[in-house]
Amino acid sequence: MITIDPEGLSSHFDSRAAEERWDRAWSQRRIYDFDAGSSAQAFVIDTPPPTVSGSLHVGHVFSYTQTDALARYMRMRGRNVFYPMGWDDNGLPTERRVQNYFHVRCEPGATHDAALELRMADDAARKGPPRKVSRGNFIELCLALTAEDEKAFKALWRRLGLSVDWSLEYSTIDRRSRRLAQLSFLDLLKKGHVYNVEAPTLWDVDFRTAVAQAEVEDRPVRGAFHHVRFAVLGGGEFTIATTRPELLPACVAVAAHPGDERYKALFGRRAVTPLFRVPVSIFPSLLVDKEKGSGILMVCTFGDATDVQWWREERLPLRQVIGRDGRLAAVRFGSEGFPSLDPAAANEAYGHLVGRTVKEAQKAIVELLRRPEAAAAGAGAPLVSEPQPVEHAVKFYEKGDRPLEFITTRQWFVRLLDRKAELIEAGETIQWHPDFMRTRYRNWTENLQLDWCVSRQRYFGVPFPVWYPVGQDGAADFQHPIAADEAALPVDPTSEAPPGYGEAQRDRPGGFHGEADVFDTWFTSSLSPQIATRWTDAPERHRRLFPMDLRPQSHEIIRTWAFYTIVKARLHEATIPWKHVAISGWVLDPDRKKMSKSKGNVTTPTHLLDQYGADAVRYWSLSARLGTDTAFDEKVLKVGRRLVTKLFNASKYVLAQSAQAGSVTRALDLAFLVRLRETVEQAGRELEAFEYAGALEVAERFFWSRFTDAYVEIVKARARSDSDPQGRTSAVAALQLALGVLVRLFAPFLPYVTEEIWSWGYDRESGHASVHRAPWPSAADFEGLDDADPGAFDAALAFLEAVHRAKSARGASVGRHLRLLRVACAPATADLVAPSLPDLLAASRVEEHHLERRESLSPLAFEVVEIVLAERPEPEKTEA
RNA sequence: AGGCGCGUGGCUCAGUGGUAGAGCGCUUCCUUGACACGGAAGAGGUCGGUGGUUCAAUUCCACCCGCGCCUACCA
Repeated sequence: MITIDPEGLSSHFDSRAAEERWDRAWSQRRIYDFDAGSSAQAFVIDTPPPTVSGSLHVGHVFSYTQTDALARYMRMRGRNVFYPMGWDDNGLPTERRVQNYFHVRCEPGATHDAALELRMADDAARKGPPRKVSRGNFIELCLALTAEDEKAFKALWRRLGLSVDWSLEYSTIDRRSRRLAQLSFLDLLKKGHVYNVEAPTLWDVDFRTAVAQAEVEDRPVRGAFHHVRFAVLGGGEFTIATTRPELLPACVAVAAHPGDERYKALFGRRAVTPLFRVPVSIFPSLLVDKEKGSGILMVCTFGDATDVQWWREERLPLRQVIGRDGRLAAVRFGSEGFPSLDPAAANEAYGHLVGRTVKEAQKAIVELLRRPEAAAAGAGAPLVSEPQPVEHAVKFYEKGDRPLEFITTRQWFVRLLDRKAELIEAGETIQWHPDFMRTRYRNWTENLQLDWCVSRQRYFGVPFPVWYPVGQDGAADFQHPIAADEAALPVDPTSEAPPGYGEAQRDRPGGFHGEADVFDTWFTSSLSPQIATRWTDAPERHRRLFPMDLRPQSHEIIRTWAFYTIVKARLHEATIPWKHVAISGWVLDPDRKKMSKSKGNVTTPTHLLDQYGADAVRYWSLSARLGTDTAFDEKVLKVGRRLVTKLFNASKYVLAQSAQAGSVTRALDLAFLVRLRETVEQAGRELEAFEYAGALEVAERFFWSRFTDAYVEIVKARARSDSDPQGRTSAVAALQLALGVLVRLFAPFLPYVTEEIWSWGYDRESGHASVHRAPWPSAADFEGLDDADPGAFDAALAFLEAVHRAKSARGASVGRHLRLLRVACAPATADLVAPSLPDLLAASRVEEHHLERRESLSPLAFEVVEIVLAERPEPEKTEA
């Protein structure tokens, strides 16, 4: 038996002190470490490496806590839990943050500054243009800043009590991850899954990089239809409708629906663009919508994805006028590729556009189109009416500010379109929680339009481990890349020479050209399972841990992170990366809007931790079910804190009771334990299905309404009885057994307060120094219970409730003494309640009682027939 | 426009083929020796709408309405 002296304990749990103490103790005792030598079944978690872009918000706390509860449960179930943590530090979010923080821009040609200061830019520095720094310096700044950010994340994770094995920490830019990502690329290259090609690609003009389909989002944008008159060669005219008049110089054809009577006669003839006087073909296409605009449209290189398709299928010429910087490039009409019937006029018009951004060019060209002199044969201005405002969806890079353009560049792709079926099949093999999330995966995969563009024209990322031979003509041969030597990885082709070459041969005829691009960050983070399990570095370990058990993540990155991870596992090892995916919901602000930095509605977690304690914050996180978006509600935190306090106080009370050693013998105590056992089983079932919220609810309901409000009150008198030593032993033994079970039941959810309580004696008694290494409650805890009838407990509850109701109806307090109590119930119920009667009468403060047996009453129903309140003792007047 | 999810007391959310649940909030009462961050009692809902299946529907089916998300939609 455990006996504590509650005198030294406050009435409230000091969460702050406990968090510091236990975090230190856990880390010193390494209780969350994966045991590589253990033969126990592993439970392997593919923890999401958070993007360390600087700011934390409650959304982070939310989903990571949910995973932690499952990890803790599995650990208590005896699984050898593999729970790593990574940091996703490479990529655009970091670059953008570094640019702002230090007020710099990367300029690959800039000279390297060996003594670059790592200091936040001050206001004075921000007034000037951003400082240009070399690629090497820029990467240094990225590394320095992310190191700081990672510290903040790590501190939060530890305070939250995430039971991560910190010896498994990695970052997606560290040496091992770079090596692995390059290895992944070389493997795909060897197997023919990647290719590079010069083709129109989705391009962000601000970041000046290609992006992948998965990173594209539609945004509604206000635009306008411009109705522009085109002449037909040999006579005639028609009016096209376009929202992008600035692309008129890039017009390469005109198309209409083949069944459209208005334009049928035009097919096969040639149109002449206004202003630039370029003859273009007119062709029929089923893709044209007769109802939209004027039913006839111009095809440009490139206005949208359909333009790209027409350009390919109709073998149209290429007139790329928008440059990588989003400005109209210098082109000359009348020269190669830009024919014109009137080059002088065309170049005059184009002079108004060159060097301008798309937006500026649009404004300028509208003015040009209004000029009547631009018209052919005096037919009036080409712009036949005022622009007609419309709202339409435009593709943006999800992190970008200006619409994407299709720009012809050379990029590397991973072939996906020919593997859709097997990728869909892989998704079906994985268990999704909740199950309907698999539909998101399937829909996305079915709708894939493009292979995965994996090259980015950025700096802070993992370089492609390839070079290209340079011919005697000085041109690089991109179709015969020189792969890096696997043993030499990671390599940086911009500063290292390929095998068999010397640095002097860089960019020289007969030499080599180093690939300057870096991987899409998803290319690396989609390898998180391989990084954590050490894939080729430790093949034995990888075999043991892969495929993993669980991937937790949120739903908006199903199309990226989940999808690409499945792709990699498939292409590298023809398998699935994990058996289960648990999809967390979002945290919404109280108005049900998604929390986001840009909206300024973000709640930061630190003050919540200070105010309510980590356990309470966890309680809030764990109250939300998987896949369910949850409005942030501080009330739930208060409820969590109450639960923590209650647990603390109830434990203090229970462990302060003492009795002679012995076992649970009384029917009531046994009956109560049977109900507890059922609760444990139910919570276990919930957790097996990853339903941590259901388990918490079950545990909480039992703890509050069955344990503290009922059982503890009923046996209070007996637990300190001097006249009934056996009864006292039974009560105290049951209380302590129940508390030991309840503490373990709550341990995955409230790790701090449960560990604190455990340390009051359960640690020594059980031989498990930490509750988090103690076994999840099981049959072993309830030995000797056998088929005890829980009815005795139910009857006692019903009895107490009836008395409370009667007291309350008379305005008496629960503690009010009763001179007389006459109660009726069914005979069977009377038999059930009889052994508990002394406990119940003591709890109800009854002096004289009568229990009547009445056949007409239903089971467990108690009717208070007569109740006489005792005189209230005169309160001692101690006026303040 | 298609798909998925949701719509239950004032609020946040569970749940179920057979008299509707919790917490918060509200009302009344109680400072009892673990806990007032506590305890007892109570008020409050035609479970979005309309049909259908069924002895019985909040629960199953169909349609509709509202909200959210995903996908598509740059002429």
